[in-house]
Amino acid sequence: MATIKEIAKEANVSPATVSKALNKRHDVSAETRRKIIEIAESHNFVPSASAKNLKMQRTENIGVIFCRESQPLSGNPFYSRVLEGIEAELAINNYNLVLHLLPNDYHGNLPKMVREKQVDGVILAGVMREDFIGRLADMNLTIVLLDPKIYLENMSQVLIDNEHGAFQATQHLINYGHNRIGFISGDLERRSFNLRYKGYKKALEYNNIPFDENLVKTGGLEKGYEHMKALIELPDHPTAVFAANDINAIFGYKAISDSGFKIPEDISVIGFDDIELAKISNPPLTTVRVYKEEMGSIAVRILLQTLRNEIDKPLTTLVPIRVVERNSVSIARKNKRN
Amino acid sequence: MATIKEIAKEANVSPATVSKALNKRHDVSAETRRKIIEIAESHNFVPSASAKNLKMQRTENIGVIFCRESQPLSGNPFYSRVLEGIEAELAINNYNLVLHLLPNDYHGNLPKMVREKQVDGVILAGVMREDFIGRLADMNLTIVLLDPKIYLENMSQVLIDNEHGAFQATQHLINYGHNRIGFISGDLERRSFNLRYKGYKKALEYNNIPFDENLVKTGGLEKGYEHMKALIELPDHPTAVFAANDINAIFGYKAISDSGFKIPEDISVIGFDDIELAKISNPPLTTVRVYKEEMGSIAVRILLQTLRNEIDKPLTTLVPIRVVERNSVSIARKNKRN
DNA sequence: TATAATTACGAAAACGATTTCGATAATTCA
DNA sequence: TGAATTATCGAAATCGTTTTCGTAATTATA
Repeated sequence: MATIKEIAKEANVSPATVSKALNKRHDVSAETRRKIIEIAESHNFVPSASAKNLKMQRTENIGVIFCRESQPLSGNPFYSRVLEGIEAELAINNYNLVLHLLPNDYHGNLPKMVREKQVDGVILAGVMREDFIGRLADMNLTIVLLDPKIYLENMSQVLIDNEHGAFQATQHLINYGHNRIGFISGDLERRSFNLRYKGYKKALEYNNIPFDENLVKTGGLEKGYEHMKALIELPDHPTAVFAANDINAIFGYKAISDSGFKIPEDISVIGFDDIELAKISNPPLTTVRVYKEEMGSIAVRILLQTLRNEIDKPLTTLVPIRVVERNSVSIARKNKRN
Repeated sequence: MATIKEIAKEANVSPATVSKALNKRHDVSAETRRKIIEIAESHNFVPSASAKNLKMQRTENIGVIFCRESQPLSGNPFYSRVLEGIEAELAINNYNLVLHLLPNDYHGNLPKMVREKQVDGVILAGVMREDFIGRLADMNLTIVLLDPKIYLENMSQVLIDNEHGAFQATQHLINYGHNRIGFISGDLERRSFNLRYKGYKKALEYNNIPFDENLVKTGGLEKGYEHMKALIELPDHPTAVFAANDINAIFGYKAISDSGFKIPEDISVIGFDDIELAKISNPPLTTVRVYKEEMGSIAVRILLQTLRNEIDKPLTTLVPIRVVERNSVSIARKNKRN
């Protein structure tokens, strides 16, 4: 409501001095500063963001672009968590979060916020067309990629430690005595799934367990039911299954119980992601936790640091994971009999 | 990058004319307009939002403030959906979405975006302190409340038709022959739960079914397990339960199966909300669908209309619901035996 | 043909901050 | 004491638009 000019008049100084006082500049006496601050506070004065933006050529807004896949965003609880992490970190740093959601095959106009330069930088998450990212980069915006589904160099990105997570998950099953371990996942074209597949195979190799191609069923994000079914119907079916994402695991649950098997007594299951649902599924799902809020806040920190020129070249961060044990994994049958 | 001044110079006109041409004003000849537009396009010219904001005294940003409860936001899938509805509607209308998340007991500073007037209006959702809302209103911002947990007048709000939804849910169970129907829910202090409770009782009354206080267990958002357990252990336990929210229903599921009962053969369950989880729970949960995206887009439309002065006084909208049948409700036992 | 109305454009003032640079006063130094 | 330095402030330019109002040219009207 109040402007710097009015404050100035009331304090008998010039607008310039008010600006300096409020911005803690050094060339204003302690006395005048005190008076100005007092008056400003009594008027609840807050400098106009628009005016400041125009003059300073920065907005203190950070754009967040999420690409939803075929299913709506809410179908994938990963994003809500990441978003919370981003929001919290931005709020701490006194930045606004401008959110935009895109269908994944989007290739139309750039979002208003970047077209009109209303953001200083953007965080990109989800499946996104490469040319879209390219066009964003052309606007010479600072960009940070969050769990990108494709490989891109020369951009700052924060990645899940997919391979190591998958390794640990598989190792966890092996520790419980399993050696026929199934693998189900979404499409292996996707970087994250591919890396998880790789981690799975590495763990087998590390433990001298022969790799059996029949035990891997992939493709389709919600095909967990079919995949699990196929594994169960195998003559010598696996005693444990590593699902490369929790959604697949949960769908797999249904296939297992439909076949009259029990989890984990007959078949152990371990997931990946640790979505909300994992906790309250029946039985609660043992899975690989991804620190999603952490990913969000890391992305923000990298973004702000590059804006402040504290980082000059692209930075890649690997976010650690860990297995959280619940009740979907038990000791392998044959070992029980020992 | 390019400014209106440079476009003007290249077109041999004044900045004023460029502005007019680009904003489709009438006092510029067809010929000059064509030339200006051509030049502007060749430069990929987009007017600076900051400058426009400053001059126009509006930002084309809408703030969205979500109050998370004890659990993180992502624990409540309601919000993701609503957010998607809001985002989509804002994008269509060429507005930006500025998101802010708050703990529900928040009473500190106003969020930066409203403090610095970077939004033209806000949508508020979740449990929010009344004095906080008051302070927002003091900034004379346009406000729309979305599913407020407390009763407030003199503000535009979009509400779930809780009472009628609960009525329909209960009626649905009655239609399937049930007459001992349990009710479990979160705290009845909460407006929405209270209304659902009311709808439940109305349906009973409408069908001349005596109300039995022993059949209602309330309090605690995730106490579904305990509540359901208590109902089951009743000497003459209900054959059907209306859970006033899906989360409660899902937790209730576990109590039912732990007690050796089957859903829906032994006990039918109907929920409320239709969260993502309802579809993939086992069995899929029959529930009352709340059109969440719709709520979001309605909130936006009301907000924009009041900004355009097409609405002058507070408007309350009741969003319709409907029962979506899945597999958690079946015909009541005793009727089966007929 | 003279006058009135219309059309097309531009100069300049806003919008509300920040910053540079020069002026003055106060202080320090030699 | 005179000169140099420092501290404190303000005038004015600037950021990039929009809008008002005046003017000149053109067209319509009497």
